[in-house]
Amino acid sequence: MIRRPTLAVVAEAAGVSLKTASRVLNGEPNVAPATRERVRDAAVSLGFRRNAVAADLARGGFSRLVGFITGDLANEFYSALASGIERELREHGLQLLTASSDEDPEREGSLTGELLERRVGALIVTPAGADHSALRGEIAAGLTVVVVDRPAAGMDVDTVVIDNRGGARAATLHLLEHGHRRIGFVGDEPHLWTYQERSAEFLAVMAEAGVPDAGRWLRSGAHSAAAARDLAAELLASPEPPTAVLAANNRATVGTLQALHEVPGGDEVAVVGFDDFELADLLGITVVAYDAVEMGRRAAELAVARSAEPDRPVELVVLPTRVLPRGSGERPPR
Amino acid sequence: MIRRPTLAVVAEAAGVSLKTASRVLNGEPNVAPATRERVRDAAVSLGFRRNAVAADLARGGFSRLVGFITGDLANEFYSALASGIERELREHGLQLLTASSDEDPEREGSLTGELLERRVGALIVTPAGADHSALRGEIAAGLTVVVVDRPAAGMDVDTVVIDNRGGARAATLHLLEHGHRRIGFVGDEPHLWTYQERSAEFLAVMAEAGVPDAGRWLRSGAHSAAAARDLAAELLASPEPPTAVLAANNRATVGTLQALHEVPGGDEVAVVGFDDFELADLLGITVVAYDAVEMGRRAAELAVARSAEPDRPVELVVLPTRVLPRGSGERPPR
DNA sequence: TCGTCGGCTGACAGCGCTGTCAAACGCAGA
DNA sequence: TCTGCGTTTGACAGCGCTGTCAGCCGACGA
Repeated sequence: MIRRPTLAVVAEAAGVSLKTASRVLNGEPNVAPATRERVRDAAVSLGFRRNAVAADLARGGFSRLVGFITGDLANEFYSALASGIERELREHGLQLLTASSDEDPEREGSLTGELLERRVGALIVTPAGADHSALRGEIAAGLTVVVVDRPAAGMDVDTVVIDNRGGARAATLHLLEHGHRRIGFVGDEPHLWTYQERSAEFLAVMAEAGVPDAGRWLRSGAHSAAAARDLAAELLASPEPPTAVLAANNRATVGTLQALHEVPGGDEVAVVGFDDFELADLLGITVVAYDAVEMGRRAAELAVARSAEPDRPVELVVLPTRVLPRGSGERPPR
Repeated sequence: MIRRPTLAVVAEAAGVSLKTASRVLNGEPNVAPATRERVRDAAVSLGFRRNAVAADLARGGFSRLVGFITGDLANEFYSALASGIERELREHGLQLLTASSDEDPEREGSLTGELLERRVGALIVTPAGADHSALRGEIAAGLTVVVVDRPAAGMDVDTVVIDNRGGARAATLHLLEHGHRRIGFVGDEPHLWTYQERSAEFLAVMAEAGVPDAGRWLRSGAHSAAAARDLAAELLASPEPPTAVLAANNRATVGTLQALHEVPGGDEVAVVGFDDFELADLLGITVVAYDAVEMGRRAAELAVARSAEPDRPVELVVLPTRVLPRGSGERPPR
């Protein structure tokens, strides 16, 4: 284990007290320029590096760290979030401590504990489970928590989500306007809030359009591309197959495309996907897009704001979505 | 700022000394079962949470944190790395502190500084620049550093890379075997080590195959998909256009596909991409694949091993690559 | 000349925890 | 009963830093 010179060593080398050295290295005022320089020189020549751990402790035990508990870092959506968060935190001199829950509520709990032991100043979470009792206690105790992507049921915390309803409505209308009536819906796990929002709005729009039994084309469970593929295949093989599919997340879109690829005439089926992805452009896939990096940025912004002002009113940020027509969503019904 | 009960409070509530409470909460031996229970109860009922910051300081100033400095968290390759690292660290009770350098050497330097101030036990880096003088000093001082994806020039540290040469060779041979002679190469920025390795091997294999002037189809600068697209378009518009393209990274592949999409007859050009990506399957793109998550895992493993045993010999881990034929690379020359 | 004020500096007491070391205790064998 | 040993417990001194507060100095106005 590497051993570094302490402030005391620097102070002694510069011939000043510990406190004066501390002042210089923290850029505090009221130090004579000559002294300042002497301390700086000593610090540099000794290879001094301040110990942020000790500094945080002395300052009151709180670190300049913000924890981010995410579903799965390898998923492009979460990493976009992390990227936005990190960038914003940096502006405020804060650092990001990430941890993946693998969408496992139990693990989410233990990670929360670890981050709290690390005395993070705030926690940004994409809630995996429905039970946030542990978190609730912390919030009551004054911890800054921001949830992102999905609201945490029954908790009064700052939240950043996208306009799931609006996106689902726009996508459904888009397909209806292109003449489709039999529209399939391939969605995520039913317990996920985003699924519920998107599917509910889909059904509502369909009903408004005079297609009351749209529920028979509604499928859920597409948490992986493979699952989505099976669901879509089953949908297309039904007696009255849809002429269009609304895939409710990026996995679902990929799986649906795979299924369509394998079914004869599958390339005539219209597709709109929720969530943009890099190659959607190339593939000509019409999607409901939004800015995931911005989502992370806003979450971090809220975390910073609440830390500074704990009594500010709780905020709900809803980011807009928009339909990006690229061809697959504009195909007419067969 | 949330205020938590300290160990001293727990100890008092349980009627024991600070040290005994500490022993219980750290699972140390030699505490009477009854005492143990009393302390546990007190801790739970008070909502005690140990302060890892203070504990680390008391133990010698080192945190159980490992820093990871990456090019861009939003890039699917880096997030796969991060995911693998995180998983492995967790096994050892360590936490991941991530930071993005945006491939900026200067920022890499300042991030390194911040992480060191945080007293990370080890640093995992994908080196952005060529100058690692700052890092070199730290390594000399005993800091554990592992570099991943690209070696750090002139530094004797544990390294995890993939077999770039082997992958490039296999990809080039694959195209040659399918009858191509005029093979284009769309590569990343020339200063990147991965570019140099891949392009050099490409040229070597071409020369061995009796195509000595393959350099005229070699292009570099495809750091973004847009840049790659322009390069590929220019290549295809040349008087003697290639009948196949080897795209040397995932951005390059995407850009090349875009370019081919726009050129008449572009879909007859064979393509092999370096780096697998999710939709490559769906698009039928032949790629040189490898396991980025495993890469991260191995890097973390090395970091842990070296921290435990600083004098172990420096290791170079080279992960294998393999060609995944999916159609685009098997098209014959026109 | 003296008093006052602002700039500069340092002594000291923690922050919350752990390592060290010594004391206290209980129980076995002599 | 006394000695010896292992178990259990606690006092105390830090880890490296910052906040508080007091002291020192020269400059300035009266």
